Amino acid sequence: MSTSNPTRRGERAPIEDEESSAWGNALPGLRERAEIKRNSIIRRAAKSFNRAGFHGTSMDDIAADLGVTKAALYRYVQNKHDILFACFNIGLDSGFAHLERAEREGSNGLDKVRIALHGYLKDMIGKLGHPSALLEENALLPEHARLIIRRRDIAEKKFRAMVAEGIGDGSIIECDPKLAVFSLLGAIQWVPKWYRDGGEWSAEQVADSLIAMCTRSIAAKQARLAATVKASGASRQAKGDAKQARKVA
Amino acid sequence: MSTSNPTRRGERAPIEDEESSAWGNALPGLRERAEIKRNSIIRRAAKSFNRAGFHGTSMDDIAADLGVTKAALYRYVQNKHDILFACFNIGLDSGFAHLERAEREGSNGLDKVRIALHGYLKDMIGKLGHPSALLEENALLPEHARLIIRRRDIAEKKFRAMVAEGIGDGSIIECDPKLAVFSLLGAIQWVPKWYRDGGEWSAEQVADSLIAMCTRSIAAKQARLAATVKASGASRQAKGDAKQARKVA
DNA sequence: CATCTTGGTAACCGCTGGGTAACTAACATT
DNA sequence: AATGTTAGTTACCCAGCGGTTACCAAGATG
Repeated sequence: MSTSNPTRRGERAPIEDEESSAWGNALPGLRERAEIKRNSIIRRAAKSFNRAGFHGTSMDDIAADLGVTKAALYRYVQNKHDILFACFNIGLDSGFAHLERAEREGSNGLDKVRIALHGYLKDMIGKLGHPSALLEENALLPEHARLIIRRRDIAEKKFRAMVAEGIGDGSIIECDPKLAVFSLLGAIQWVPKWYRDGGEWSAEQVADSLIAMCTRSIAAKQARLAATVKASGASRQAKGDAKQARKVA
Repeated sequence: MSTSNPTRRGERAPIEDEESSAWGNALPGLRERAEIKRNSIIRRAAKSFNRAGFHGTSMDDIAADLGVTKAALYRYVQNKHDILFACFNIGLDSGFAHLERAEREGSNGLDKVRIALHGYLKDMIGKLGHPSALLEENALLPEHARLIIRRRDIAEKKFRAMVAEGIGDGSIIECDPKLAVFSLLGAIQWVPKWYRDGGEWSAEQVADSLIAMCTRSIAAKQARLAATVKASGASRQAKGDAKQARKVA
């Protein structure tokens, strides 16, 4: 597929990571090279999972996507469920990282929520190439599911605590934190369904605008939306607080 | 499954619709009885599709769910894709119905958006038993996909027009309608993932609270949220407009 | 050059799942 | 009672998929 000539028996077609296509240059160590390939498998698989679903994506599909045969994948992943498990963990890792950063950097409840959401979303559609697929938890093996669900519950609880904190400090409106978190995460998790890589908006733009809109749904004091995307009417002066404007791309 | 004794050859185990379990009473006509069974198949299938995904749900699963064998299903549906196609169309029908109602009844852009979203969501988690599954459009047959995508695009366009109208009449904040619609629909489509039928909240409560929160993300003038769900702190008097309070369960 | 390791390929296996064909019990009609 | 229709069942076919095994080419190493 990736090479033009037809594949003769035994001919090698190395797994290429499109982003680090020149993986031969740096010549990293043995262990690391394997890790890179494993990651590129997972990332590609995640993309397919998001489109066609876990069960709708075959190992052959993933392999063909990488210009390689199915059997080659099994040098880097144990099995199909291993891939899915990894997807979930990557997503959760990102989530936790940004939750903790938000905890440190946020000035109040709302600000923390905003930071966490923004960081997570940017990871998903940006550098990680939306490997979220935090949908389809039912496809997980029971043993994996237990671990994932536990981590996810912890994350959601932290998230809810931030909302509660915001309600306490007056930055977030009176509401049910649980429902609020569901609502916010819904808008986020939906993004991979409509976001296209080379499309109309950059990852940064989408993250900024969407998060602004989302947080607005629970903010106590309302700012006008920063005009990051298609600033049509543009520019009556904002009379709300100016905090929103900090991260315009 | 549904009957206690083991199935002997030829023994009949009629497809029972749990809601209209006494379908034998009313004795509707031939055509209608078949239609009822077809619908109950589709609704059950939709539930499974939402949990396990289209490819993760087998015809055997659906049949077993109804206490019947796989082959029996094929009297009422052409094939598996027929079921999925029906799911999408039911969801879209609901969407269009509420969009049109909103167009008639809404007093301004924001109000129309609110009415449409609320009606749609209530259908999804209420009487229709979330047959949405408007995720997984990739599982559709190409021929079906064309039709569905076209309808969905029309619906989205109508929706966007409402948002634009709201921006024009001052009820909705300056924003990109396309992005706004994506954000709103995300929160809605996500609901089947966490909503449980016998759970903490009623369908009505969820619909009310969630829609209130969602519309708040784009509303120009902010109301406090009506205290439909877990009104913890409850009741400082609302100083915003009171329109929000009309539909408290 | 002989050999080991690495990273692939082709071919195959067993099972699952969509869909069909042959058959049969219950009911309706005459 | 004889017959046709309806609504199921059992048994089967076959393609596709997850996963494995035997094999092979290229580079590193001695």
